Amino acid sequence: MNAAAIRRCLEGSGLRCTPQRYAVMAFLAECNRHPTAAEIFDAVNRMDPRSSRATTYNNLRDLVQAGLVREVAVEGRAARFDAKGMRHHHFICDRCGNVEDVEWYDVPRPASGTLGKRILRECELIFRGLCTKCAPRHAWR
Amino acid sequence: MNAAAIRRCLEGSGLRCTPQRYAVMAFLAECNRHPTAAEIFDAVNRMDPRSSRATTYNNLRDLVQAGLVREVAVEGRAARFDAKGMRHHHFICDRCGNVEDVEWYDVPRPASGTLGKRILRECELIFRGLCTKCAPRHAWR
DNA sequence: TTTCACATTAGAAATATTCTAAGGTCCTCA
DNA sequence: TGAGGACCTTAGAATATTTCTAATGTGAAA
Repeated sequence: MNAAAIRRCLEGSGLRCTPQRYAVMAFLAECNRHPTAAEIFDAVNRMDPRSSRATTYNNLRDLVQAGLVREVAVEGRAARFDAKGMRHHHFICDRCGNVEDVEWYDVPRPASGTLGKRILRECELIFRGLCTKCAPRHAWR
Repeated sequence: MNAAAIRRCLEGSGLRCTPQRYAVMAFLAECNRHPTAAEIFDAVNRMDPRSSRATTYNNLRDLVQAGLVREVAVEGRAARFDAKGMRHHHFICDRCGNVEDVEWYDVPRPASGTLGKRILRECELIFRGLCTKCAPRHAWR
């Protein structure tokens, strides 16, 4: 996602394209891990040491609300974030806790009646097991 | 899950069945919401006002590690917990954030190659949308 | 140039979770 | 029966994460 696209995203959502917001979006766009707010702040702060932790938190909240960034549903102490690029599922390692992207595929919708009167918007998969670093070699098949 | 079953679970996992652990397990077994650690502590503390917040946190961590309790993968500030009863999926409301159980059904495994060399243990679904309280009435179909 | 709405800042405050040292509990063993 | 030891709890301190607040900054529009 290049600079112009980031700007269009932000302004299309009614948010100003400030240097601080741009830095958060740019970092998330090229980060294929799922960083915590502290990691995002550290990265943004290295680029501009005057930037404030509160601004990074404020911007993350605004970007999530605007639908430009998504908070990843993982366990653990700190929230983790993901750029809203291509849709994908997640794989969470039982041992090291690492969260990895898995390419999207549509999941069959549940039988009618299962969700009752709820309105379904999205159906995300969370895979759990051992990642390639933690899986014993001989177990692969 | 009755008292004897709770005791068997705990001792089968190498953990003593202390009154504090029993209280956490009993609360989660009959709680069909997904309480935070603070909510669990409040409930346990109402039953025994001497019980300590650190004990509840310690016990939750131990119970999760022993596989008797699961931390629910949700966004937001505080961790939420679930008794490891029948397997189920979760529905998270976009508007109110409520987390509800959805009956389990097996999800088709991803195409071979999608997960590479990872070892899959479980595949959980997270549904998102509007819960029955937040969905407009006319939208139901 | 002024105004105004939105944004940032720095540090305080609140919330959530973990740490620590001391003491408690309960079972085993002599 | 009492000692010992492993595990557990406690209370408050400490740390980590997130939000709040009042003051200031920014930039586009008038």
